[in-house]
Amino acid sequence: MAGMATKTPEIRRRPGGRSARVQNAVYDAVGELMARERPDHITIPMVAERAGVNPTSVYRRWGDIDALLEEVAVAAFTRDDDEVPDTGTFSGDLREWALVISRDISRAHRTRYLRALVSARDGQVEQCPCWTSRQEQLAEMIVRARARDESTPGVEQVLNHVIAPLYHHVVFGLAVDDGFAQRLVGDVLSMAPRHESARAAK
Amino acid sequence: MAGMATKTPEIRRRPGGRSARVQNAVYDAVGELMARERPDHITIPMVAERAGVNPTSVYRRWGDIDALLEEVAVAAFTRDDDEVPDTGTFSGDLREWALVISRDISRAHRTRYLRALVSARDGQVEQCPCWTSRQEQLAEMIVRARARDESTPGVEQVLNHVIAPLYHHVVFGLAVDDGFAQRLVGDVLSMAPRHESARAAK
DNA sequence: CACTAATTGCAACGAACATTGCTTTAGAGA
DNA sequence: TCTCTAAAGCAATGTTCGTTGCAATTAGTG
Repeated sequence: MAGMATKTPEIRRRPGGRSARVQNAVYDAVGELMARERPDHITIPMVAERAGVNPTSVYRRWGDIDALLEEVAVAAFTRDDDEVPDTGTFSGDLREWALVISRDISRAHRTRYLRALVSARDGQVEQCPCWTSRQEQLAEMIVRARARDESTPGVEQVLNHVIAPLYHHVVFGLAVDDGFAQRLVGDVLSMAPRHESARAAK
Repeated sequence: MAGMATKTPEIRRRPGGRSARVQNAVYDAVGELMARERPDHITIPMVAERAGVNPTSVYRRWGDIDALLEEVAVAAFTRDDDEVPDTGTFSGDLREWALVISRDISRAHRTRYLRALVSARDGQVEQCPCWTSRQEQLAEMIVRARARDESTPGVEQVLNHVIAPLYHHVVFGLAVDDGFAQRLVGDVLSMAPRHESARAAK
C-alpha cells in the first residue's frame, strides 16, 4: 500500500464496459470485506470470489492486495461532498466542523479504512487528498474569522488538539461521540493563541 | 492479535532451559524483522528461520503469527523502567514527562510496534499495561500538584492534548521532536481547566 | 458490419504457508 | 545417576496463494 498520493485517479479506458463492471464489483467486494475482516487478512482470491470475478483479473489489474486496498481507500476518502461551515462565528464554525469530522470517521467502515491506512504505510500517511482538503477548510475558516477580527488558535493548534485526538480515539478503538468533539473544541478555544506563520493559511 | 490484555505474562515452566532459549531467539527474531518488514508481511517460517528454530515449534507455542506479534509487542511496551518526574512544579513535571514519552515512542522500532498494535486490534487498544501505567503516572503528578494548590488541567485533557497528538503524529508518520512535545505541553497548560470527576485520579 | 486491441476467463503449475503424527532431545525430580 | 515428561525437531501432507500461457469475450473504430 505504498504510493498512496502518487496515483492519480485516472479514467479507465473503457468506462462504460465490462472493465468498469469488474472494477465496481471488486470495489464493492473490498468494501464488504473491510466491514467484517481485518485488512491484512483480506486476500485477492477472497475479493475475487465475492466479486464474482476471476482472481487472475484482479492480479493483473492491481498486482497485489496492497495496491488494491490502497486504491479503494483513497476512493473512499476522496470525495469532497463536505462544505465548509459558515455560521458567523469561529467557535460555531469549529464546532460544526468538528462534529462533521467526528461523525464521519467514527462510522464503522471509516474506522477500518483509517486503520488500514495506518498499518499500510511505512512513511507518511498525510498528503492524502482527504487530509489536505481538511486543512484547507480549516485555514479558510480561520481566515474568515480573522477578517472579522476574531482571535483564533492557529491551524497547527486546531490540528493537534481537535483532529489528532479525534483520530487517535478512532484508531485506538476508544469511544467518539458528539460530546467528545465538543469538549475538544471548547478546550482549543480556551487556549492561548500561539503566534505562528501564516503558511498554512494559504 | 486479539486478546492483548487478557494474557498474563506467565512464567514459563522451565525458565532456564531450552524453552527459554527458543523463546528468546524467537523474540529477537521478531524484533529484527519488525525493524525492516511490515508486520503483516512477517510469517512464522520467516521468524523461525531467523531464530534458528523449527517452524513447527512456533506454530505449536503461539498458534499464529498474530498471537506471537502481540506477545512480543506487549513485552516490548511493558517495562516500567520509567519513573514519575518530580520537579517541584506541575509544568516542569509535565514537560519532562512529555519529553520522555515523545522520545520513547518516536524511536523507529517503537513506531512499528505501535502501528502493529493499531492494525492488529479490532476493538480497544487501551487497557494495555503501558497505557494504564502512563495514566497512573499522570494522575499522580496531578494529585501532587493539587496538593501544592496548583491549578492543573484534568487527566482527560492532558491525555487528549498531549498524548493523543504525540501518538497521532507517530502513527501517521509525521515528525515528532522535542519542540513539538513542548508546544503541546504549553498549549495544555494555557487551557482553562475543565471540571471533571476525580475518577481518573485514583 | 467487420476488424483490432484490450481485457477477462480458464487451467495448469510452482511456491509458500499451515497442519499433524511420530521421534528425539533435554531439563527437572526422585 | 536414572527416569519421566514437556517441548523441540523432523518429515510428510493438505491447503492456499500467486504466476503464466492460451483461448474466448467484449468494446471501441473504420
